[in-house]
Amino acid sequence: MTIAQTSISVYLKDNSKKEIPAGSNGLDLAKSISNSLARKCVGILLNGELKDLITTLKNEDKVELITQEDPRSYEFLRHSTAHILAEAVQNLFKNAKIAIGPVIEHGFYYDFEIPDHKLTPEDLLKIEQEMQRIVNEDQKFIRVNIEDVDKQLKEFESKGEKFKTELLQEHRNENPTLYVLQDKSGNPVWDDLCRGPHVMSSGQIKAFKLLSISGAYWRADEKKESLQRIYGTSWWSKEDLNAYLARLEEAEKRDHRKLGRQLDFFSMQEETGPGLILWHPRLAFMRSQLEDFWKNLHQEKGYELVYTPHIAKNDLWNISGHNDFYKENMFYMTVDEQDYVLKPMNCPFHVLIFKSTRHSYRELPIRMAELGTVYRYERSGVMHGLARVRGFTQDDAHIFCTREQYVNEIKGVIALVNLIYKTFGLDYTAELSTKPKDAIGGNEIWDFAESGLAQALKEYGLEYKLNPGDGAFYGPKIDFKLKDAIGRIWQGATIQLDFNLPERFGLKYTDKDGSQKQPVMVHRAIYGALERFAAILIEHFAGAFPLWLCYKQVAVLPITDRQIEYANKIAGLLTEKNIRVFVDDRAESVNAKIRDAELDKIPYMIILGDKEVQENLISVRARKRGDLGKIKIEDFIGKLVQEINSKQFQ
RNA sequence: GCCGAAGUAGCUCAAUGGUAGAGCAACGGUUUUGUAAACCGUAGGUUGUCAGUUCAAAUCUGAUCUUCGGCUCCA
Repeated sequence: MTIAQTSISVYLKDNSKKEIPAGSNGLDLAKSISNSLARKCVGILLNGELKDLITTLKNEDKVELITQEDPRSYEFLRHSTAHILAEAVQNLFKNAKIAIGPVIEHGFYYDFEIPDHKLTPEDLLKIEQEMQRIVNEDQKFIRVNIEDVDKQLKEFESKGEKFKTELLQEHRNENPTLYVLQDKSGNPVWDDLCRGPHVMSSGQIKAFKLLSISGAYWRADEKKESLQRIYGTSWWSKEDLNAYLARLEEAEKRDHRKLGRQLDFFSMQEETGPGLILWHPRLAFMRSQLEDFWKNLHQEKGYELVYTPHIAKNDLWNISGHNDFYKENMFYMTVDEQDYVLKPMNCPFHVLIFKSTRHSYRELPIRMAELGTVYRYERSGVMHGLARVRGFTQDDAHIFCTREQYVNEIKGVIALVNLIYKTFGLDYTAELSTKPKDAIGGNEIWDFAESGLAQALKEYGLEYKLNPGDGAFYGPKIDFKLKDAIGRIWQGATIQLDFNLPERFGLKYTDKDGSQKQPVMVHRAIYGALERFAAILIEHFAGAFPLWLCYKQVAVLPITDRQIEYANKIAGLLTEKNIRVFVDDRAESVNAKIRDAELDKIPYMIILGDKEVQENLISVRARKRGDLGKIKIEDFIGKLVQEINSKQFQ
């Protein structure tokens, strides 16, 4: 084409066509629609890729304008804030070398090598100030194509930027770009090898905060350089930032380790060793409720409960293959010159139970369930309260079934997962992980297994995310992610197919035609681990459990000593109905008793003064909700029993 | 395991080389109280552990254990 086009047309989000002058960029496009839109725009999605707002558009491009309301806009903001952080650090620490600075959920980080300085929290304040100075200077982000890679490599090398050198070397054939920050007079003040995208200038960064410092490795490889990482967060407004910081604070208040101490739920002590939990009575009671609920449900759903030992001879783990692929996670011991292993999983035992008799197709499916306590060696830095430990109890079950039964069994498990999570008011999402590179088993069996899982999800009507290549080497899986009351995501249930153990143990059943066939084996856990599930529930409910899980359900608070006798009588009536009640007959004011009961997260208080004794009534106060007025004890018991039986939660 | 920080009474925290303190909790007493903290008193510590430097160590050094923030991994 010899005649220059004077206008081009692009397709907008709704697929409508928009004509704009040739040479226009995203910002021009936004302005052509409305000025207020242009002000809110931070970038564009150009043919499916996030790009700078000032990227020049071409004829027939598909363009979606990204405004500050769009969650994808944070990509621009946070990535740009990370650059400002890196510039600030290099301004303050001349020997600092920059590594990478990606966007993460709710924020960003940047890794540095600073040979002559260890960053402290005080440094963060100084760095924030320097960042603010850069923001106030309103430096421009300029995208520059690296035309001469070798020249740029020399440039990085001369500055000692070895990480950037390595990265550029690696991406030299991918049209690498540099982002240069310019001051008001157009002088370059800082640059970083970066694919973008970025906001137009540092002045757009309105609200940020540096949160923490930690260690990291270059390329997450502990053999490589160890780096200092700075985490931060960044938002479009101070209000958003403050709301986020408030959420962090709320999460901190709910931290199960903190509540665990405050409410006397559990402890870990130096004498027991790391990652080993002592369950104190209050949490132990809650656990026993979870266990009873679980056992009853499973028996109802056709599972059979089994018990298996905590240790087994090495031979078992040779057959199962754990000694090959799980060795570094197992605890070993020698007894009578025999090697024993503390079990890291329950499955080999369940397989042995299956194998102990011959099975006909008529007996299948066999669903074997156990609250099995297992021990896994975790590296010393990874333990975290109840959520990551070395000894834990899985709500484990294994289903042995035929290929024909398989989809239906998976559906049954999904339904059970749903039922259990809904009982606690937990939302969840599902993810399907498929065949990894180092998988065992042929394509035929993987296809069968994967399509079966997908079919079960579909037939059950559950949306799921696909994680290609993320399955275990022995089979595909469905993972459930839990979302708690303040929106945090936890690893929840898992359903895994296993082609490995049936093969290794030579599992068989006799089919209709008399032939020997290998059963399909499914592993599944719904709570996951009781320890971690307890942690989730503590944080989900902020320590204030639903009534059926409460060790202390009711506190009876006589106002003076005159009501103690009546209080004991009332408590007796509750105890008769298996309600867990405690009389607070201390010589304290009723206000103090109420305060203590509230802090103790006891759901109901019964307050008894002379009036109640006279009228033969009780005054009820609910945790958080306050005074509920006077009622008859029988009526109150009825309400409690109903609330307990329905497993009601607020 | 690695990088970094921390460990003082049951809990939350103070004490920067010179006799280890407070609040809450506990215990004793007084008070008999109406919907989130009555008052007085008593007791509680080999400062995680072990070694070292020093006339003297909670404080400085080293080792070790544990915890916390990350890396990595997973239930």
